Amino acid sequence: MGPTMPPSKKAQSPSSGASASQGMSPPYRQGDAATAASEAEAADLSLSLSASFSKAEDEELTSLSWLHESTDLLNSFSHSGLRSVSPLQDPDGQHPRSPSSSSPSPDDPLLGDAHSAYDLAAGANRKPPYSFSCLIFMAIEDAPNKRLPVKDIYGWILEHFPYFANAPTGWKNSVRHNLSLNKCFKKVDKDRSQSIGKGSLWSIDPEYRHNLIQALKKTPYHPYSPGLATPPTSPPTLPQTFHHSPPLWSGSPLFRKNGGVLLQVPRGVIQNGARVRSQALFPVIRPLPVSPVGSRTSAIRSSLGDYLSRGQDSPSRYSPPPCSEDLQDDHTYSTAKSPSRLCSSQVAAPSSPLDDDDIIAVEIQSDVKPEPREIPLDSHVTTAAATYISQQALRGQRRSSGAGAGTLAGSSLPWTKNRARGISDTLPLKKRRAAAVEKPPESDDEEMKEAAGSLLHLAGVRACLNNITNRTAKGQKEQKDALRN
DNA sequence: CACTGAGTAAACAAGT
DNA sequence: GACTTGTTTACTCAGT
Repeated sequence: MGPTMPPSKKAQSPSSGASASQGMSPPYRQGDAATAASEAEAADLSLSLSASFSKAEDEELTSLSWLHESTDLLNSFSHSGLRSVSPLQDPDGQHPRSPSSSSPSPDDPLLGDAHSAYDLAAGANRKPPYSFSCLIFMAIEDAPNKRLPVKDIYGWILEHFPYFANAPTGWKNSVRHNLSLNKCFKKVDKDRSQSIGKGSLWSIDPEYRHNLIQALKKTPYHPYSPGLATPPTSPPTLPQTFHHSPPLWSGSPLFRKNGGVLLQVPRGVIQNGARVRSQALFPVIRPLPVSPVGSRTSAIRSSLGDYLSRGQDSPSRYSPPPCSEDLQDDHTYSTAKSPSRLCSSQVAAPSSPLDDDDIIAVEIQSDVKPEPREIPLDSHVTTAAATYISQQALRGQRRSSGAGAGTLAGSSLPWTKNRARGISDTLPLKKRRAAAVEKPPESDDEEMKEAAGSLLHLAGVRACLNNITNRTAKGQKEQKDALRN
């Protein structure tokens, strides 16, 4: 221990961390595995979803049970060529595309990009899409006693992520740096009966465990994560997704349990979803948030069941949940990086949810300026998805109106030991909210938002760039007229 | 432009 | 003395 270590380092109150956990993972992309999914399969998504949710809920995937469920989940990942788009970390350099990857098809640039990103042979050369905090967290969580010495943390990382075997040794320094810096990790008094040599055992601070779980969950890891389908010409800025879901990439146990259907999205979905995201209309295509929380899966299933029971011909009857003021309060892993967030209290859908362009209009009625948008959707789960979309837009509006910088809306890693700040510093959103309006409880709302988001993701967000841009103004006018009538 | 998160490098001290 | 562990600082970069 350094002589200059401030005594407050380990003794800092974790209060701030409980309220404003941070986004930890830079945007990452990963390879595409489900390349051959058919449209017909996508059509069955909703049905499969229902079963998936049932399974998830029945199994009550609490906490990181999904992580423990199968270590080959991580192995699959580490060998699957999932790649980072972080210019700093991606061994490919600043361009997210691997030089070894094949060029995207001219006819299908987005999918081609997705395909090329998936390099099964490059796993050991790809940095895992987890921050060191997440890696450490997973390592410790994977330990029987939930505590590990640094050496074993190294070993776990090396075991599961061969990338580090050949990586510069600095990553160990980074691990130690994270352990020391991150309040989520705390040293455990070494049991003298244990001869682990020098050093301490590291464990997860229970008070921050949730933060780490959230950070881990939000890591976009599966082939349809936002970063994946980024067209080569799109800017490198990838809005961060905040998933409250276990990894549903191809190695995910949950994925396998459901025959892989969860990730099987038609090609068009990928393409257009990315297109939408590149337009900052759909900042994210969220992985299916099969949440560890049973209530959340219930909410998802409920919303889906609602839709299924109504049929596709009446999506407009779907009653979206009341919008929330801010999603960032409850789960601090906000999607603050998402450029557009919406909160809708009403979703107006066309009589036919699947018109030629699969476009629906979303109208936002909230305390913020309505911003009707035409949301291209791929499938019939349009209303729930539209709800999510609108919520995203509202978020964006709120964010733009308040606390500046993006990730986590200015909250600054409250779990970071020597960066802990006061509440006023870590919760700018709360401050804004307090200054704005009192808001209703949003726990249930959160569930529904995530449900909507997952439905959106699973349905596959199909966006037509031109349609969006060209129809926005028109849609606004039409919706205003409709309201008047 | 300022701020933040994350990664990295480096220095240093202490323990083994 | 070499190595490991732990802490801290400083810096860069991406994103907003």
